[in-house]
Amino acid sequence: MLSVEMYPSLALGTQRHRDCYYREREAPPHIPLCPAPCDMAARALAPSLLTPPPVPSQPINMPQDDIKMELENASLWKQFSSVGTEMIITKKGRRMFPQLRVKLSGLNPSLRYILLLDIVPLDSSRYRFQGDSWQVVGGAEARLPDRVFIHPDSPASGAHWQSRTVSFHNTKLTNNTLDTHGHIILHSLHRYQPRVHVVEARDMQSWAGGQRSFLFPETHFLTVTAYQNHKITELKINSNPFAKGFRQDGMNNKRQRDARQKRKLSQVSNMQDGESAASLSPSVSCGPCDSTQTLASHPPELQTLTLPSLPLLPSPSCGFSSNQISFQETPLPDPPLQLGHAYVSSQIADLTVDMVNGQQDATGSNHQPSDSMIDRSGSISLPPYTQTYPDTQHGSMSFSSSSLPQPSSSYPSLPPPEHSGPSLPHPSSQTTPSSTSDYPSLPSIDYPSILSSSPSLPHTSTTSPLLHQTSFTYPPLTPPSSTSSSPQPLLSSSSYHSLSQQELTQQADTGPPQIAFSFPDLPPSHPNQSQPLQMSAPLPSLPFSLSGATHSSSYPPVAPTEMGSFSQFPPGAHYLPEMVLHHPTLLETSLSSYPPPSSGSPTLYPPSSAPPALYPSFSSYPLRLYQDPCPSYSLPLRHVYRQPQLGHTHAQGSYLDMSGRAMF
DNA sequence: TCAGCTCACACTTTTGAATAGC
DNA sequence: AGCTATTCAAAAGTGTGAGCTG
Repeated sequence: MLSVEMYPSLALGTQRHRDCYYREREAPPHIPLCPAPCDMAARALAPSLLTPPPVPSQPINMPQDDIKMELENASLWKQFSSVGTEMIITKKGRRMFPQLRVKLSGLNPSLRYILLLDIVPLDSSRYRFQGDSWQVVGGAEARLPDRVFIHPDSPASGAHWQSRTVSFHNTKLTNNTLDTHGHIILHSLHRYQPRVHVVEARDMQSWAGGQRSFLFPETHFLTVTAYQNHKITELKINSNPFAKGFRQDGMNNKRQRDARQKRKLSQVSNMQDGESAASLSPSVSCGPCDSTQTLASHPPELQTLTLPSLPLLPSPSCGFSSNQISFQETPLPDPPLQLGHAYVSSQIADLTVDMVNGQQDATGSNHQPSDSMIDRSGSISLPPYTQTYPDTQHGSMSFSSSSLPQPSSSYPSLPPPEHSGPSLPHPSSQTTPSSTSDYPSLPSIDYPSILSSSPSLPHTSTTSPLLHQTSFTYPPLTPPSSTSSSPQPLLSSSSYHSLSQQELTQQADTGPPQIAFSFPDLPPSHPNQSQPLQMSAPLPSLPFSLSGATHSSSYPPVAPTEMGSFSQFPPGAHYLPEMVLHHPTLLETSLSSYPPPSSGSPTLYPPSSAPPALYPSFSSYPLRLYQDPCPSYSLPLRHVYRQPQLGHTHAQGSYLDMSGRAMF
């Protein structure tokens, strides 16, 4: 059985800049604008729990630098993004549409990788559709437990991933905080950004490879329980085959529905009048004729509403059809994959993340559950949740096309929190001014990331030349090479802007621009950055990480390392504790090897001096996933419930769920 | 009163088992 | 007997709109 330890900080979003998602090696001065939950948690923790995880003695192999990911249906996403993508979330779970389908390249065909999808908040605001635009109406609700969708093919060889389109179409979104199906839990009327993570399983014996994380700004969306923008509805109806019935020529369009309703009413009326159904007027009862009639009678302008320019949806068999040979069907030996406490069945369908009740993590930190009863089935008993997120938000910020917030010029000059509102990624506006109109309702987002100038920068976008993918590459285990010999700055929005455009210029002759951001594993600790990060840079975060197996006897022993960890939050935390990244090696690397910022550059963490922590360290739980080749190990519920400590306040407790479902 | 949510509904596609044909 | 193609029903995925809730 393979083992991979995973750092579940995939979903570090806006709040995570508030949360202390870094365990600091030191206790640098830190002046948070407001006491972060993790701050309080950290203060309440025993010092022993704050010890940074040990650095593995073995060197961490570098991931490939040339891993590229392309959003296959980028044009469709862009269409939706230009209007303001809305995703329906339901209690039972709703699929995403457009689907998140990517193509990978640059992987080592012989190595194994796992792919994960998580969805992180874009900001800490709640929205309402007023007029024709989305407006901020308050602060975000408490962060929900993060769940990560592990692609069911995982782990698969690089050749496998590259040979097909990788689709996360089976990912379901729900607003049911008690969901037991492993769907990704989101808040309604909040903005989110999906991210895809590629984790390298270097070989059968070591999972100490790196990982890359990618996000495509055009894939952000607003969660709704019912569509607010009719334009989105039209796009969905005309793009989604399942909604074909609602198209102008469909049997379920409004005209047909009205006709049916009229017939029904007529039938009821006739029945009440003692008339037989056979006496119904033919003009009322001929359904199919209505359709034909409707089509023929449609004025041209109505028929054009079907958006003929929409790209054809690829056939379901494209890349991820069930008839394709799954990686699991290949006679590859089963490497022990240990990804925290999730059980990944060999049947690719069941991933169960389990959490050992407060068991020791690799570092020996013992986290005992304090006040919850958790079993594998997901039943828990936790103290009631009380939301305490302050409604500090900006009452009427709109990111409609007419009121796009302008990106701040630099971190020091970033607006105060009340201006932190919508900050959507705006690739086109930041890369090609001519395409700005494609995102009329999307404010730009500030990526406080390091612009990677390493050779690994993605630079191709074969599917959508107008799409400027922004790839966040997390694990720069070595300092990213700088073409300008200057350190990689933590970009402010303006930096993002200018550099993007610069890259555009530089790449104008070489191909479609594609901006890659490398996420240094640096804590957002710069005091001057803390607020801007909170306000305008919600996305960057640290990915989970992997390390060598620690429990399988068939593999060389690896120094115990604390891997994934759960932050602990005190009662009243603004956000629930989430997956927190603690990758000692990356942390070490980032702290020690990252180039210092050049003067005048946007703030960057100096490498030599321990970066001032934005948040104090905090305790965490380890998370492990196990791959079990025995199908019987597959469990219907695949959750990890984080043990609440220090009186965690969520009704469910704070938990992490990582699940996988069969998609092929 | 109203915004937001839930649910039933009709329609569609997808999936898989059953059947027929070679 | 074995394989392939076709058919059919069930399951699942859609948006809609009425009704419910806080």
